[in-house]
Amino acid sequence: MPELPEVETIRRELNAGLRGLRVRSVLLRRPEVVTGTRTPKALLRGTTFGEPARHGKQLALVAEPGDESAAAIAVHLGMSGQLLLVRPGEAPARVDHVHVEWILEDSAGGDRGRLLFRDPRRFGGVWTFPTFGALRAARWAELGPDAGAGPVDDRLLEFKSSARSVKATLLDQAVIAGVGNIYADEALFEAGIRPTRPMRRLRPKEAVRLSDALRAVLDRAIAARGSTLRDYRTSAGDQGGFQLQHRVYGRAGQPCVRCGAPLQSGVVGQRTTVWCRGCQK
DNA sequence: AGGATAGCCTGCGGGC
DNA sequence: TGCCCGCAGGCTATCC
Repeated sequence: MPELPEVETIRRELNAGLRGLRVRSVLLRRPEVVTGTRTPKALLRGTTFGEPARHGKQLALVAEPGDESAAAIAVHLGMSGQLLLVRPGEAPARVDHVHVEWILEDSAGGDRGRLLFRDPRRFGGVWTFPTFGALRAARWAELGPDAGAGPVDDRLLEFKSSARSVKATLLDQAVIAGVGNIYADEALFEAGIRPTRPMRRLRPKEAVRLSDALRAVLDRAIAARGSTLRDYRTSAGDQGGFQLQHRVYGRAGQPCVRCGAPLQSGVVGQRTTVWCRGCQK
């Protein structure tokens, strides 16, 4: 499920494999996945890819030179979205649910394969903008600070009078961008904080612990190239490896890795949540 | 303010 | 074997 580590993994791979390639043409197979102008030009036909950008779970494919005035599109992977880089002459693993294809060429006009946006459940999508600056102003301005960009304890303490649970707060992209159900549960376990705890009961020391835990979990997940539960693949089509390191997510009823007691599960912030009653206070 | 609910959509696994 | 049902996850909208 693409959260920050999965999207960052894809961003890095696209930076290595897509940057410098030019869009020869665009095939829009299912137009309704695109919001905004749906012309080939708005979908970057004729431009050369620069370094992709990311904020939280959102990715921006930016044309050279990559500044605020460069052409850009936003891609959100939602639940099941994939951005797959297919080499010339290669066949993608699957061709169903491919909604957009960018046909790629090098500066000499040689075939460099395709980039595919595939999204079976269609919770994701593509948004077109005149410029990267407009994209940031329209789509990223409402997001909180990126969870991977720096400490978030000060940000969390802004909610010190809130009755909302710490889990629901972590999942709110306007508070902190990039955390989803997996990494919220993993970070809360690592920090020893119960997901149901109201924000107003979070002590400053615990906010620091949670910020540190979040950073540590996200770093380890990026190093493992994300978590593949079902749909997530890197742009090379590979699975991530961090699912093997999950301590609580998906482990309801199994023994806590720290104390051995069976892990508790319930619904917190409208999401299935797993925690240890003994280790998380 | 924020909790609850529904909706979007597909695929999978459990139960029968 | 096959059908039905529930559920998974990210996000938005609506109602209370």
